[in-house]
Amino acid sequence: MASPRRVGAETSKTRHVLLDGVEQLMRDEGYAAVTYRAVAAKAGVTPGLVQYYFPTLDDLFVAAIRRRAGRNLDRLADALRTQPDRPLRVVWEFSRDEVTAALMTEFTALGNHRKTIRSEIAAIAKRIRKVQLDAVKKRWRESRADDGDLPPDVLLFLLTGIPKLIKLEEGIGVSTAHAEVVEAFERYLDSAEPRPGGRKRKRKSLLTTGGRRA
Amino acid sequence: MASPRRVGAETSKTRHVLLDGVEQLMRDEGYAAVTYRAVAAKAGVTPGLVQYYFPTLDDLFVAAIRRRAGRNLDRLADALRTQPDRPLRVVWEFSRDEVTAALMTEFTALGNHRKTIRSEIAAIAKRIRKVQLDAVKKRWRESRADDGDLPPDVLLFLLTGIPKLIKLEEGIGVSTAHAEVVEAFERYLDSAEPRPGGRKRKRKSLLTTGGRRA
DNA sequence: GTCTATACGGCGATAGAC
DNA sequence: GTCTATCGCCGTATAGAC
Repeated sequence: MASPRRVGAETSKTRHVLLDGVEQLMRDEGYAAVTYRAVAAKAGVTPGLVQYYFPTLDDLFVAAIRRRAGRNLDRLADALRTQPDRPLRVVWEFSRDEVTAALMTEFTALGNHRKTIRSEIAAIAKRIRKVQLDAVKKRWRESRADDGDLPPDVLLFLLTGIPKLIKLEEGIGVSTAHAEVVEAFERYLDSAEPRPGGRKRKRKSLLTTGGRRA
Repeated sequence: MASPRRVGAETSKTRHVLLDGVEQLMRDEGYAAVTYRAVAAKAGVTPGLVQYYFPTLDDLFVAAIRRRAGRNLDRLADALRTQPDRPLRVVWEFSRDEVTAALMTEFTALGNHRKTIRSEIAAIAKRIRKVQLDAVKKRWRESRADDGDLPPDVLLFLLTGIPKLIKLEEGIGVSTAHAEVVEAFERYLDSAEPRPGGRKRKRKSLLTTGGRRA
């Protein structure tokens, strides 16, 4: 894992305050803004104290990832448990959540370049994916699809990936077609998992060829 | 734009050699590995000389982005021109190209955190998107789709976005369902744009609800 | 267990010498 | 055009105070 040096206890209140500052810095200015000095300034402590709790920056990032991932898994499991009849919507909304998506995007970008963090992100991603896939598979088994339907893992890929893509493009100031993409996907979700108050919708396909081929 | 200082000529051979090194560094170790010292060492010159051509690191990145984007646009336009009957495939394969995708992913991540680079990336993205959208729209007009079909801009979003997502996940060591996603999408492409030698395929839908709703 | 002070080398950036 | 000197910020390591 990370550094084998003596560090502050996991239960320390200061530790949590520092991690709060890390998340805020990452959301506001990106991971590059996370420096010992910046985190310390935000919490009103000395840089050395931050380093006492997190001997290297990777330790700091890994701790932030784990705390956030734990909270996300709890939130996801709660939502799937309290809304067992609409797993697709739950996964979709979970992936679209503002704070979570922004942070996980940042962590992913970070993992792309930091070896020690890559495995941490990958482990988290796989755990979340397993919970989501089980839910989507359950729905698939219960309302058997026709031959043209996507297999659960492909559907899940789109369900979680499309919001990520949108976030990614928004990050560089491009937002073309985003509204249309969301609308198209939600139309599909509405037909797959009708809203309680909504009127019934006819079976809907999201992506078909136009026929009329030579 | 960037810095208004005196810099080396655009036609300089040294300049191109330096940009080659930048691309290589970005692909091999990520944008964080691009430092004056690293670029200089790779080209066998002094760091000061690199800084002479590119006064700030942002200047260096912007120059690399522009050179690469110009080449990509040429390549895309060529492919669309020489294969006018399969724009979807051309866009799909273009987005899946190894070197291009890796570099543009890296540039996008960079743009997420550097103000001056963000607008550069956005401008490039919009230019490429326009060329691609025109091609997809043309195909849409020619083989009129049925009501269930996706509008061109949504289709284009998936066409270019899915390879990006796959690259992103590969970057952190996750590759679950990627093969299935590619297969599902290519099955759709095969039916929309039959391969020359391939047998005819029946109309195929990529994403439908399973019917059987309450 | 918590926290501070200090030191080191690498970095981007600037000014200016040849 | 080419290169050096210098500045301030960074991560990191360590020694030690409470």
